[in-house]
Amino acid sequence: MSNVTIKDLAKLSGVSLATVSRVINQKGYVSQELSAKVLRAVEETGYRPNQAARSLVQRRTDSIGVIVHNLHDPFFYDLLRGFEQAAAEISYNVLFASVLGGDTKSKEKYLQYLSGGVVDAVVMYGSYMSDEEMLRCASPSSSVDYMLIENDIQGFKCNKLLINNVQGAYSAVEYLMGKGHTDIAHICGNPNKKVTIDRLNGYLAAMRDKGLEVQDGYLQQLSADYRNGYARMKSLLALKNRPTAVFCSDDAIASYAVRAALDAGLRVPEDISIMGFDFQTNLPERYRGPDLTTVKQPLYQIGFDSITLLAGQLKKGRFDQPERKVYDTQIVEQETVCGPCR
Amino acid sequence: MSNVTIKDLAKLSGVSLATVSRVINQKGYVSQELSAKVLRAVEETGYRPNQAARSLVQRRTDSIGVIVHNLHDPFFYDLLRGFEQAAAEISYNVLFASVLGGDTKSKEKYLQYLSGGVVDAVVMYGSYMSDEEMLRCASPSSSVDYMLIENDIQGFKCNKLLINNVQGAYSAVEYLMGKGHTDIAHICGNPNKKVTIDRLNGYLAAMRDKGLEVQDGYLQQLSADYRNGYARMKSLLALKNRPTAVFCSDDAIASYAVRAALDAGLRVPEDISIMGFDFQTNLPERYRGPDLTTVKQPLYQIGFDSITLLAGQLKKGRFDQPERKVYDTQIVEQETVCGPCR
DNA sequence: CTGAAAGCGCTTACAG
DNA sequence: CTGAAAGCGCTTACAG
Repeated sequence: MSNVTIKDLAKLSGVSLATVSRVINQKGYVSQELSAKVLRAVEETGYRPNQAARSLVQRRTDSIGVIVHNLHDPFFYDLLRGFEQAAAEISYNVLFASVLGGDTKSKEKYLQYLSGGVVDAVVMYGSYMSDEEMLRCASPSSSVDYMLIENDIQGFKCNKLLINNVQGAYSAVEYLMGKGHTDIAHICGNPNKKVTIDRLNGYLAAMRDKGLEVQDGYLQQLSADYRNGYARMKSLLALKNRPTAVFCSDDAIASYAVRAALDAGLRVPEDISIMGFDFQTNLPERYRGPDLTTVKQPLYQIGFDSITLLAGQLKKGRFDQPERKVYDTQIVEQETVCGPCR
Repeated sequence: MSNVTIKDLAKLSGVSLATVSRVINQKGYVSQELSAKVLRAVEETGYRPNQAARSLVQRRTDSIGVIVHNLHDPFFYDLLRGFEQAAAEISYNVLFASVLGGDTKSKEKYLQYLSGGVVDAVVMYGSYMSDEEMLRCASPSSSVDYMLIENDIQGFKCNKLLINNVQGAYSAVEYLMGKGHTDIAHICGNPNKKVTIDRLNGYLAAMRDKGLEVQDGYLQQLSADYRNGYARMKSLLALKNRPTAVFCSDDAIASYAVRAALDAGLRVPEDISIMGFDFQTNLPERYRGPDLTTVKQPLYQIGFDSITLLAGQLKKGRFDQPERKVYDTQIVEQETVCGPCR
């Protein structure tokens, strides 16, 4: 209500604006006496500094913004834990913005808003092609430090945290082959995301390298969202040359593939093996099937590192050499893969 | 990098600062000619307005902040969907701040930061006693519009969205009685939260009204977090006068109570009935038991309404009459309750 | 140790 | 329709 300013404090305590500022920010030397007077005035008035004025002159906000799609998506569980843990360990404020459905207009709005001096650095999660233009548009005028996760925009110089998707997918298929599978299908995700392409290529490379053929109908492309994994699996099951193993582009898809197999009266993994990717802690929509054998990416670590690295750069002042880190993946053996039973 | 300002634009296009401002904000009349010049300069320089300067003079940020504990907690699934959907439908920016572990210092930091002119309104979720002092401390100096969810701080005038917890718990116990249960225990949650107290009182009132005794050991108090529901359930199962039904303070606790019962070799609900509260879509830690019979609170709606109501108030300008809404609950019959089998 | 003054980048009456 | 000027609330050299 009152909207007290340092001017009021100065008048009330009989000192200059500069002194008030010094006391409030605890920088510069102020005598005990004046300091006490100012502090009393702060107490009396309930004064709180205006952040806008402060960041306007200081050209920094001590805050970091994080932009993700669909904050509610259980996929973000581990990533969020990482962001939050890192946030708790630094003095910067961390603010999250969620772009529902990945709507481009909305994402652009948030990116430009945050880049306009609302935060000192921005983390963007996701492998979205459309981010490139957005960033080229928003970044030149701002002095914000960017951190891209899972999005290696060529020629755009900023911090990047990536995982080795091709290698991860390759190793998954190798793992299935090691169990004796040769009829291995793939349900790939949204083909407009780099991750999807990379994982698809990992699958294809492994098949090729081992001299295995990608049989008719073995490549299923998801439409809409991961729930469509159910229908894609149904299609695979209807094939004459039904695969004995299916590698899915991510765990959410895999969880729906398992549902489809179980609903079709098959046992998983005895009748059909299914692999995912991510090692996502909370699967969507109360998945109750067997725990997915999958390729783990270090989501918690990535979340944690993104914030921690940015905080370090901000503290240092100039961020001339952006970080670029590629994380390795790892097979997690759980309950949805075994050898083929035919 | 460049940090272009309207001054640069004015110089570049040969007009005044005021005109530049008018063009950029599309308010006031500007001739086609000058407008085009300015727009060209914006294009050339990649100019983006400085939000800090803008909000300093306008005394508004067109943003709403949301403070919750542990954004990663699956409990927030529906609430977040509500927040996000509402955010997508309004022009305000919605920024989320997460207080890991509910740390009071950290929460205070975010509250004061946001209240200091970073946003125009703040939503706070949770039934935390400590919020009262925090709010009394942060609010007087700011002109931020507050919205409390599940926290009816007496004498603190602001928007409030509440649910009828006493009534909800009462109806749950009544429901169990309707199924023929008389030996009904209660696992209550964190006793420092109002919700817990209310739900406990609903349980006690229903027991009293129906002339049922709360038998020895039937009141179990959770320690630490919901995972302790497992141990509390074990305690109940060890009683000579083992209850035939257990009403839990929330679904997360109930999910652990079910685990404990199943692990003890009991069938749920045939051997013991268990009820929760919330109708939480995603249960923690890959819960695979039967779907919980529970008391639904309209989490999505509450999330949606909180943002929508604030946006409406902000648009109107003055928010003199705070909203206060109490939502009703509703029994959701699922798989964890049946009649007693003894 | 303290204060007067300039300035951060923008918007907004106020004249014209 | 356009511009000069004041001012939002704060911090920061610069003198003293």
